[in-house]
Amino acid sequence: MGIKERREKAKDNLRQEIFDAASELFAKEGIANVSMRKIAEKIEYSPTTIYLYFKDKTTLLHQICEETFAKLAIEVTKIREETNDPLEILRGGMKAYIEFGLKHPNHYEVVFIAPLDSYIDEGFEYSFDNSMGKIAFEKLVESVVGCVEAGVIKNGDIELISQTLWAGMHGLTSLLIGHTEFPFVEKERLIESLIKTMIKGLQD
Amino acid sequence: MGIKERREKAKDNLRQEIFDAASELFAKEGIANVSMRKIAEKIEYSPTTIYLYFKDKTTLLHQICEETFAKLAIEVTKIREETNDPLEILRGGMKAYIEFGLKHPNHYEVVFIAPLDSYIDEGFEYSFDNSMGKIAFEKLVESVVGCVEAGVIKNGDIELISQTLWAGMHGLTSLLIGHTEFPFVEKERLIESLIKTMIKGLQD
DNA sequence: TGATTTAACTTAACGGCGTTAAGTAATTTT
DNA sequence: AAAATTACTTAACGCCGTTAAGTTAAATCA
Repeated sequence: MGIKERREKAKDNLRQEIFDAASELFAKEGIANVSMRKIAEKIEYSPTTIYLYFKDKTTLLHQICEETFAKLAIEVTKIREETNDPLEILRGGMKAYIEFGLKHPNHYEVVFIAPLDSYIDEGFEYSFDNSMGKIAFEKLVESVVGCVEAGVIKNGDIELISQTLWAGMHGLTSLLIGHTEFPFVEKERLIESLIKTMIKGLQD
Repeated sequence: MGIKERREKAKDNLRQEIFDAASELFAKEGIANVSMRKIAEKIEYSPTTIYLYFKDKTTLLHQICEETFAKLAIEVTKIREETNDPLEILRGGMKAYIEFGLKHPNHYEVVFIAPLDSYIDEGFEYSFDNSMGKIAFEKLVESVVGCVEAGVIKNGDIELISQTLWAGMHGLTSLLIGHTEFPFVEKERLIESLIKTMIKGLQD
């Protein structure tokens, strides 16, 4: 069945071509400036061809983001190779999260900022379960557990603590990405300040 | 010049009619589901009439949001009437901010979540200066100053502290508004946790 | 080998959008 | 009475995501 295989590979190739073209356009121009028609033009196929490989625009964008966020999950765990200090692991993970968002603002936007109405209403079944975002969040939870077990942050509801930390990280990340009109103090100081403040707030 | 006045009043009336219709649609359906055409249909004028009273959709939406956020600035200062404890004022202001966002999710979205590309690129000159959002932020800064002067949070860069707090508040608000797919712990506990953690983190 | 099915892709179209240009009808001014 | 202004509309432009109905070439089957 060599022929069928070759066929399927060719199909995969075009799928990948679409994926890559969309990914590049998207990262470069942002969600608002990418249309199915532009993606099609870039790969020199008709717009409808895309629908043979991806259900719709939302699905395509989310798959692109999932790929990117798989890298976040990896990045966040890398810190464990550098230190065993649970507090340093937590701190490093938070920093990695924020910097990852700043490095991939358009991906961060689609997954964590945009989806107020955009995706929910029109029957798009995005489950945080099964998503790379969830895996990344679980890494955060693990870091929190590590800190609690080591006694470096005070005991309490792990979920509550993790979500509190996530809220802080997300707030800073999304503000820095989206609100260039605001006169923020130096980015690095702000990141430091948020991480430091929150972790200190969790110690006793 | 009674005639001209009457004319101008009539014009103001239609302007207000548009404003109110848009406001209601917007608060009810969210930004993604409001179009100029729908607003026009609601007031029973042609879509182009709106452009005689508002420059474009973005401007209209922002004016609606400004009106709403004027109320936030008021709400945030109300706490001062209830207590003189600077820490309570800060805490209360933070709580008011978050709850205001949850009460007006669509307005919060336009001003503080959406504008990644939406408004910046196409020559929309939104200055945070002159905005109600800025006034509300200044109230936060005042509360921080009050706490530092009373010695209840440790001395430091006021802007840095205020922006750190804002980031945390914004993060929680925007996550609670936009991410219904995530299994958050009880909302009230989460709000309490964030406020408590951040303020504790600022004390020494 | 010739007929038929299937796969891969395109053209045309639908119904939406924000916005602008040109037109109309009524009112006001001269 | 004529000219100018005001308040509005109709028609259109160029986008958008998406679907239905072809089309063409290759693969399968008789």
